[in-house]
Amino acid sequence: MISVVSGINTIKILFRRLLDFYGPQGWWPADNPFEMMVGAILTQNTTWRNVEKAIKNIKECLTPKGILECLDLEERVRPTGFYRQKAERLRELSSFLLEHPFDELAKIPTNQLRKLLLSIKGVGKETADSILLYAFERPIFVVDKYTYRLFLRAGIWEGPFDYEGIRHLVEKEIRTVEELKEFHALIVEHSKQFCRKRPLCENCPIKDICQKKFGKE
DNA sequence: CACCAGGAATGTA
DNA sequence: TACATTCATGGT
Repeated sequence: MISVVSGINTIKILFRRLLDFYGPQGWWPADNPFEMMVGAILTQNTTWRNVEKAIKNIKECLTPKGILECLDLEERVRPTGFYRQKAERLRELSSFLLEHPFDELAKIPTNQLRKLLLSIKGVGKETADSILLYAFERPIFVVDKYTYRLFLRAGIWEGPFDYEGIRHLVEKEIRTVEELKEFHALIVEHSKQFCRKRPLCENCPIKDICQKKFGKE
């Protein structure tokens, strides 16, 4: 089932170390909640710089109605890859929001809202939790493969990937929305800079933590 | 040339 | 439940 290694609060130490080194990241980069959700779909398995191109291409029609009325949506989101799927997913998201306006969704309890978001085709756990955290400001931690890899290296987690297990482990330690926002963003930024190709690098701000444990990845 | 990016749905055993 | 495959552009 689950296998947790650390009894001590390595998570808080890790968070503080990353925050001190990189500074606040100010995620999510979006002008409004809908743009944030669109970005969450478009960034699936794609770099953010490609998402920025697509966002620019659809900037004039960034409303649920605008997306549904856009005739060449596929071409506009093409830079993000998987463009046929993503165009369809943006339409799924848009029709969902027409049926469930944002202000109504904002009144729904977090657990129930999470299930609603997961019912949208194209919205999986990570995307749903990103939306919950950054668009609805709910205290949810976004787990990704970077998190898993980092936690393995830091000895915080051991064993197979377990999304909910890792999520609850973090949410037990870090409870405020602002901190959860920063933590996920910091993990992504750190992973992009240091952990992408080789396991350990010089000048890695958490080199000492990662060297403690270095098992299977 | 190979490999990966701020995943999710679907199929297979 | 646990993997494998598909989707696809763009950068290194």
